[in-house]
Amino acid sequence: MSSKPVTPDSPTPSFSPLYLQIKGLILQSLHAGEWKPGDPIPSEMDLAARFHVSQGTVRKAIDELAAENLVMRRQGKGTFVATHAEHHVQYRFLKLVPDEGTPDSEGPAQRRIVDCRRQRASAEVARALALRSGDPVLQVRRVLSYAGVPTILEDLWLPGAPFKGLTAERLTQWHGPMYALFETEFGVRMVRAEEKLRAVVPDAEQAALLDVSRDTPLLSVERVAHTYHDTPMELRRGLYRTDTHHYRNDLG
Amino acid sequence: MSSKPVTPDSPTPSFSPLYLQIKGLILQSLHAGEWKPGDPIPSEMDLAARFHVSQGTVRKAIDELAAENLVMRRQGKGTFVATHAEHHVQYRFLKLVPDEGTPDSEGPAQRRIVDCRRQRASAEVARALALRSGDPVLQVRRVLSYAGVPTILEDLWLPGAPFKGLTAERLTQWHGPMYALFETEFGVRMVRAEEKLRAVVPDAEQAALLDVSRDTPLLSVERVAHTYHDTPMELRRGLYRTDTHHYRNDLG
DNA sequence: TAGTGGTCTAGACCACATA
DNA sequence: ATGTGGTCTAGACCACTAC
Repeated sequence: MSSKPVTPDSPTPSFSPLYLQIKGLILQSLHAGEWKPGDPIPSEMDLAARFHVSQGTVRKAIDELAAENLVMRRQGKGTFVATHAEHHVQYRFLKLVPDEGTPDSEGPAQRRIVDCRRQRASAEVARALALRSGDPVLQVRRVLSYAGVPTILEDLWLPGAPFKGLTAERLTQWHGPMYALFETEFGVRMVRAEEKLRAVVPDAEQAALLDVSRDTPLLSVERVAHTYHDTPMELRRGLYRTDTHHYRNDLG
Repeated sequence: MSSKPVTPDSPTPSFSPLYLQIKGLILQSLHAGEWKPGDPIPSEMDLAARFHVSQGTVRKAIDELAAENLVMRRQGKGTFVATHAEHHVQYRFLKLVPDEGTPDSEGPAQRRIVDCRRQRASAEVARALALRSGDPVLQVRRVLSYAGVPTILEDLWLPGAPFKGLTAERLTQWHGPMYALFETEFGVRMVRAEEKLRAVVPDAEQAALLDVSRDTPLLSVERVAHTYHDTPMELRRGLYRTDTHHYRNDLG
């Protein structure tokens, strides 16, 4: 190599291996939208030349990104920006599966938008989305049904700015994972999420929407979904009926 | 290298890269108990010599084992067989955390063995544990409390043979994760588990043990834990109170 | 045929732990 | 000082895909 790698052997305050620095640079390009979801990123050789490191170092950086589901490798073809629209990984974040039969990878058979309105963030919503109280947010309520049976009631809060232009119509017309809509229409890619689960009983309105009695125990799933750099971009509260379905979790 | 690697370039029916074959061999040694939980496995150089491959190939095999939490690397010291007794990863499989305060890594403050008996496997238990109906199993029921509040009611079923000699006394006297007891006393290391979560209401006995009313919604967690080679070794049904705690899950 | 990612090797050097 | 795992490189060859 004629030129030095990204960081010369200068005394860095906090040491970071080369491949992690490369990973960070690739992450930046992903975040900046240099390559769109579904697109191929440059080949390992190209990236190696661009960053003035060896192909093996780029490989290790991409290995980690692939392990975190940020990119997807396909032998002989290239490395691609991961997307929620991929048939392979559709509904990655939905862990409710039917007790019997196939895992139902097609997703909910029927969706109904109950409500969709712009409003100001409550203190609680603001905290979850790293906004200030009163900032504009979009609230959505919808019901998902399997085989005609209402099974999931979801309330969503989205920050207003990135999702400007999202309406009930857009949501109704869209078929496929909502996170795929966010990617293609708003450039927001959800990368990671954390959920808090509780057993609860519904209030009157919730019970009516799910067609259950008020003493039916339901699974409450509160999710905060993040885009790149751990920026929270969605708060979602789900109420799941678990009489015919269950929440499946694998512990490694 | 003077001698050939594990498998010569013969036409294998199903192709498997060298490092995966090495991984399989290391797995076999782990399963056979050649190295006990907490012990160091041979160095990468030693394993490379033993299997007649390069150190880099061994490294890739160990990388995968480390990613699956089967071994743990410690720079400068060596690679160690993972264990549930490690302070660092204690209670890996327990995802119930308090709503407020620290994640409480110390585990439940108080445990009480309610019942512990040998009996014959029902059809359902037999199916989960890959036994035959009527095979001997050990059933345990216990209550875990935080700050004096009964929070978790657990029913466990264990295959009789591997756990011969396990009694209520042994369980009561043991302090620390139950899975650590299984490792040190019975040589059974739990490697992976899958859980099915539902919202339920307790029966009279369950309600009494958890000190809640019969209409309190509870989180039901049915877990099947596996040892090496995906052999199921435990069926566990937990009932979690979620008024002060919640089940935390991270989606990658 | 050419280009991609996947495997395997060999050697150098770094960071960390222990004696 | 020695041995461990961690990083980085360079080059060879294999497997898959597309043209």
